[in-house]
Amino acid sequence: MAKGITRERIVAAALDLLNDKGMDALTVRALASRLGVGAPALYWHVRNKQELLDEMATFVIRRVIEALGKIDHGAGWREGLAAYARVLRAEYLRHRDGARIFSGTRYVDPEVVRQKESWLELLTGAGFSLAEADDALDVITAFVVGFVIEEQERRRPDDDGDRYSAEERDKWLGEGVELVKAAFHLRDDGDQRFERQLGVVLDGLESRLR
Amino acid sequence: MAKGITRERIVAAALDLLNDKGMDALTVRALASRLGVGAPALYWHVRNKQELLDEMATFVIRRVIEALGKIDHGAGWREGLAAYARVLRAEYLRHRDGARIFSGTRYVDPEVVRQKESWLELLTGAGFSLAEADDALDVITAFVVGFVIEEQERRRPDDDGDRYSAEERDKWLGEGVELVKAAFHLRDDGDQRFERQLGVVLDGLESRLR
DNA sequence: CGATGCCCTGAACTTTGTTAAGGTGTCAAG
DNA sequence: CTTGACACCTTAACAAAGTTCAGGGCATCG
Repeated sequence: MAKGITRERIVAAALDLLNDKGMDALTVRALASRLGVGAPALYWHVRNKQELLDEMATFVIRRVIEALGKIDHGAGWREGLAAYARVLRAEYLRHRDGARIFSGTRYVDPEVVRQKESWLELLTGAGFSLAEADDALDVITAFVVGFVIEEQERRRPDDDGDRYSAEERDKWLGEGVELVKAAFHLRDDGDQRFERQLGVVLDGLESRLR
Repeated sequence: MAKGITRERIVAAALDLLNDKGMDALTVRALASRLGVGAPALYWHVRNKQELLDEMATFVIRRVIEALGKIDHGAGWREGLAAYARVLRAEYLRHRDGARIFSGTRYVDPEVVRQKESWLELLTGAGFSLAEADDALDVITAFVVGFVIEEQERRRPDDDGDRYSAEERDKWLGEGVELVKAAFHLRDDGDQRFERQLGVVLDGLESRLR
């Protein structure tokens, strides 16, 4: 275990540990041990655990910003917003319970907010009012956060047995909910569902242009 | 402090405590003390803390179900879905960090899922395909969850000073982000913003009817 | 060589979840 | 009326987790 702890290495190891074992297992001692060091050593680099969690959130949000910066705005507002949504989802999906843990994190970095400028430019340039453009970003963000929270919840390894087999579930549901059962059977997970529902939201925004 | 602890009283007190002091202060001892008993007393009624948290989530979701059941489906699919969204938001807002804590909670109760039947009826009756109807409920849910998470994050008492004063924030942002600043100045909070953004999503759904 | 400052260790304290063992009351059976 | 069983709570205690504190190695710099 190579020595030489640094703030960045701590954050990276913490995110690794989160993915491996989950939030409850993200303990100071476990993290320190993973870094080949005693628990109190971390307190030289970080004030307390809360600050560590903040650093993790900042790290995640910076990755989002970085990825967003690479998006080409030339393909129009709709494709731009779609790319925005995909990036946000992808970055949340990188971390276990990423959406629930890292969404809505308070901005400590001006860069996060400055990032919005180019998006507002894109949208107002496309014909949205400034208020509509601001709303548009919020709506997309809210949708992605909500979507991924649910997505990651479902993906989570089921503690108690699989209620997710088709017949099992039908029996569990009882009688008189035929539409629910039918809907469940044709339900898909993952990317297609995301793209389809994202399309709905984008259509809603598009309707504001007329 | 009246004696006679029951499962329901524990859950109610826990939700109270959550609202008063926040998630971190929701400790077994504090909760027991609020009920006028020792900490181990709670373990007679509840297996462990996780089960208590599950009970809290179940309580919240049951309230949602109950409120949803009272919605009149006669005013059309759009007004129906709007009412659905408002109920969901209102119930999340009742509890501190309600959206982050209680959203995406795994359904332990078939009644939660059976509830969907009437909504699917309403939507398919209005001309949506079954898949579209299923998506519609998901999209609305995701939007509300995302919206309220951000809303409650912003509402949270600010630990460090107010960066939310207008001039303060403008200085903090720096130069070259005029649209961001302008958007911030005309930004509103609360119900109107919710209704407006909800309208966008509903428009998106409406566009699928043609 | 000695001092200074960085980075870490070892021991210990506090809080929190949880368990063990034992009380006190109620209530029904003998 | 006694006895035992059960429900419900108490006190004492443990383990794990966050955190603090005193100090020790080890480099660098004078």
